[in-house]
Amino acid sequence: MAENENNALRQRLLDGLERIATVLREDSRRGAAPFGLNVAQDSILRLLRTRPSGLRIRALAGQLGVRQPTITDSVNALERKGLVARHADPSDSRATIVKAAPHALPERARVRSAVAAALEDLSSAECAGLLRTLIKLIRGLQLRNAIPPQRMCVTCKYFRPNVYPDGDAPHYCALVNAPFGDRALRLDCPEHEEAGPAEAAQSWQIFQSRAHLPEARE
Amino acid sequence: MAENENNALRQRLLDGLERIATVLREDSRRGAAPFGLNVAQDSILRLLRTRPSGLRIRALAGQLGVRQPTITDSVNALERKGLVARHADPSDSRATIVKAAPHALPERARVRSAVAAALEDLSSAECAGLLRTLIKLIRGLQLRNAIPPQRMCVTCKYFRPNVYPDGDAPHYCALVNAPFGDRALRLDCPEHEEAGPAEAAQSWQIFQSRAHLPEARE
DNA sequence: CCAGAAACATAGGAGTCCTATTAATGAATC
DNA sequence: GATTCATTAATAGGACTCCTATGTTTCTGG
Repeated sequence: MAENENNALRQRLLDGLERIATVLREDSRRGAAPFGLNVAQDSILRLLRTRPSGLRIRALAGQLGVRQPTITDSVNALERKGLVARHADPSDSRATIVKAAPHALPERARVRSAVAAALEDLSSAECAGLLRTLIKLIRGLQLRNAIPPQRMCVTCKYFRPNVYPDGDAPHYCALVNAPFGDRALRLDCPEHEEAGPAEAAQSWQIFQSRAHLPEARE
Repeated sequence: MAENENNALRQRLLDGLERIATVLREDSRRGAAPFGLNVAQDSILRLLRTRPSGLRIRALAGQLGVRQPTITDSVNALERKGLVARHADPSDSRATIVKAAPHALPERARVRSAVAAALEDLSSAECAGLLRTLIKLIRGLQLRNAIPPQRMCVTCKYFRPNVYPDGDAPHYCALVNAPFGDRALRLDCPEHEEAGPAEAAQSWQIFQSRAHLPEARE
């Protein structure tokens, strides 16, 4: 009974997420079309923008959840358009490293996603709650090996959760030596270094010890 | 400054949602492949399952965020496989109504989505909060005409929010004459009837009057 | 009745995405 | 060092997605 109700609730959440996903995809299509790109190519390019050192074909496939030959196809298309280049990997001559071409890098004026617009309706507290929930979900996916490691604060060796439990900036980054709050938790930090098991267990506390209320001010 | 920080936060939310979307898509691929379907065909079929009276080509395109000829393509593919049938629309002989074939209807044992598994990590309160936030986002998308009308409680003429503000079942459905709580808010109710402006304004109160804390028990 | 709008289908083209396979290299073992 | 096994990517071939542009039919409002 309660079991059924819970399943129904989770099904609803899944449906809701899927509906948002549909819109994101549509927006991506609309945003990429003016540049002669499609959704897959745009995803690759956006991913490469945050990875100046490039990514292997295989890594791209893992990040985007498709098979390797699919990435080969799309990289070929992008290469033809001069938007990416293949480089040899010095450490492994079987591998290919794909980098965005310099002129593909600048952040283009993107068509505003409808989802971005809808996010404006959310209060500061709702945003922070949503971010926490998304991070928890993504971390759950990572733990289940459904996605490759993400470069999030909560899986980073430099992350110290809830060091100052009572302020607005309860967490601490040991790399940059600075406190910060939930709202600043990152999903794709360039300086990320994967935490070991002990640190990971500690980081997990961010989701357990505190109330569900994030800092909400401004 | 605070403006920048807000944009950064919303960008993170967008990134997080997109990451979930990628996984949903991958799961959909995995789940549909054993049946010889791809993502697009699976989406159409899943949509038709909740619409026994069928949908027009155009409506399918709107729901799935693609152009009409794309749907024609996919419906052709599904028709070849005998999973959907085209019917004439009695009220408009230009239109085609697509219905799922009877044997396509039974809920097939679906490959469990990795996102569904990750959702299990969420507490009851987090689930309820996420559902509320998703509903708010989807409603925002609908108001901005980014998506066609959805059949959610919060846009239904029979919905009465916060009638019993202090119990676990604060809302009321005037169609089935029953109270219910946030956790039972629907995204795709078969009995949905779009509310008029006055009722819509009232429904919106669900997002304003109460604290962010949903009922969390069990 | 007629012009314009609307609903689909068709055509043609680029590209996604898959499985299966091949080629080349790396790593481990004898 | 040679052999074997695993890994990386490219290729081939096929079904299909997704688009724009266009044509056909039907509906709707003067």
